[in-house]
Amino acid sequence: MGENNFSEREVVTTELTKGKELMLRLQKHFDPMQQGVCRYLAVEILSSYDKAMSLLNGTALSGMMSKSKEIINPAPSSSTAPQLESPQLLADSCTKSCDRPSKSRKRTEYVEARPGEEVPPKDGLNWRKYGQKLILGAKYPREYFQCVCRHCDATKMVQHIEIEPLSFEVTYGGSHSCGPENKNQNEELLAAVGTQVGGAAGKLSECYISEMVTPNNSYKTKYPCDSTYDTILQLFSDQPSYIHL
DNA sequence: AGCCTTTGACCAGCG
DNA sequence: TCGCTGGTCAAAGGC
Repeated sequence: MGENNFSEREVVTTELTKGKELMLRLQKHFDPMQQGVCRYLAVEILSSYDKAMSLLNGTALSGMMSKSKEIINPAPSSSTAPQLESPQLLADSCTKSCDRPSKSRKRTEYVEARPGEEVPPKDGLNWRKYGQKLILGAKYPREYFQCVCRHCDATKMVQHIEIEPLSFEVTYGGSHSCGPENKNQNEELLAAVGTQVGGAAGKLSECYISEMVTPNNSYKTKYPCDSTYDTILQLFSDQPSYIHL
């Protein structure tokens, strides 16, 4: 699997580089007055590409797992970023509120369904649904899951985000005593890379495509970054074990 | 038979 | 103290 991994790694790196170049080209065409959202997303995507390439090149692996939340929910360093009512920001605020020191530490992530699917991507663990509740003001019910291991107190909540139909807020609680976390560190890493690249690129694609819709709602074209992003995610989803750190 | 999902009930926290 | 809300429990039914 070694040589195969190496070639796939090259493909991913090439695709990321290509995507970054496309983003830079795209950024030049933004109208700063009307495309603030796209500008902000472009910055996010470029940052994600940089981090993803650093990960693949092994230059930023140290501490990656502890920083995954920071990557997914970037610090508000970009004061020029528009105040979006986006799920990412919602998740960020929730993460902060859930980060208070407590016995039941919770971790909130923002994930997107894969193209053509309407369910959150698998996270490599086995969960059993134990409840569902319609939360006040929410269009979709919140689902509650427990780890299938009886002695394990790990739980997760999945909330379908109303304003982003393909997005989900996933809150993990408790801890795995059945030991699957170490086993799935590679998958978590891949999920972190895939989430940051795919999430930002997906949102930008949606935003940009909506700008290109003709009056009769037919698409004029498909922006090239879409295919790059699809290629990367396909590599991640088809062979999630291609990276061994 | 065993596991999973669904769903109403129950309970605890909070204002 | 009371009512509201979110989280969990547990029975029932399906696969």
